[in-house]
Amino acid sequence: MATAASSPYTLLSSSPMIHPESQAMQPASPYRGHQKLLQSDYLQSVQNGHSLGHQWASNLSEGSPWSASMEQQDVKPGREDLQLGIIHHRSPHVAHHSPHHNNHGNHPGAWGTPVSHNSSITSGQQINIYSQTGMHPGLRDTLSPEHSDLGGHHCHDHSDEETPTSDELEHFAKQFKQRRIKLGFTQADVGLALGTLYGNVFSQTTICRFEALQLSFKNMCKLKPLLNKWLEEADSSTGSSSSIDKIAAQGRKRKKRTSIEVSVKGVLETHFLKCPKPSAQEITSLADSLQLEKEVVRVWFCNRRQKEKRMTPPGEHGSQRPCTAN
DNA sequence: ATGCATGAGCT
DNA sequence: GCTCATGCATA
Repeated sequence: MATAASSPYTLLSSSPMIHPESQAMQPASPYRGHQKLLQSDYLQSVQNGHSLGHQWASNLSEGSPWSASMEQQDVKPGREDLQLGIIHHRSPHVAHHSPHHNNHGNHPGAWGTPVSHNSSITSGQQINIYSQTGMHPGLRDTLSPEHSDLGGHHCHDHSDEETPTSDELEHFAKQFKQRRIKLGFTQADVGLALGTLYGNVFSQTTICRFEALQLSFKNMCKLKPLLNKWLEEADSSTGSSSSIDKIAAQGRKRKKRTSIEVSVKGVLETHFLKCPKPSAQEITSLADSLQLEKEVVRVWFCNRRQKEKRMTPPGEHGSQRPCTAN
């Protein structure tokens, strides 16, 4: 009866001044040579005093995306009444692009890493699949997606079905974005269209990240067919009006975005480089030192790890350097 | 375009 | 509590 829950997050005005996060714009093509980025990142980690086991290898905590199906992903039904006026007719011509997909040479991609290792990582220990023998993530592996066939009936290379390569995903994402813009659709439109067409609604954020290849490999693979279908539809119905049927946002008491000061971020980053996975005790101490909620710090580390797992660093152009000179 | 946040599922 | 997928809110 008593409205006790006014706002559990009303007191998080820890920030004396609303500080905008310093974010940098990134080029449209973040994939122009990942290896450089990877190396940069790697070097960053190393020059900190220790080589931390890297991210591109640790994304197999639950199995390689190549062999494992995305069954862990749940499709949330609940809304299927939104059938827009777009007619879905299968185009006789499939998107048979891939002008050249000879990437099986030395194109590691960020996610395509069927490295099979036992993830017996315990708290405090970092996995180092690189064996620190001098090989960097750039040419760490060149395995092909098909490693465990169910009987030897796998086809050759075709960018239409099955698990696409990171190269194919990259090209698709690029083409998708171009077509999307050409057709006059926004990322939000696409997200809604996916929902109305196939029942899976996505936000602008997700579409954006897909185009920017900032999702995990598995995630990209899951979204690709959907976006591909939408592309076909939209491409076929050029000129058709898009039914902007938006579902009302749920009234969730989402906590307001906490703005962390740059200085505090610096501290967090330093700690992250030293220990990407601090214990609860560590987090508590850190939070206390930084005068932040423990949850905020914990989430920050979680997000940081995720960020590192993806590639395409937000502002790592390879030319920018936080040097204190001048 | 991205930072912080939520929640499901797994450990 | 972590990972992972995803998104609201915001720069």
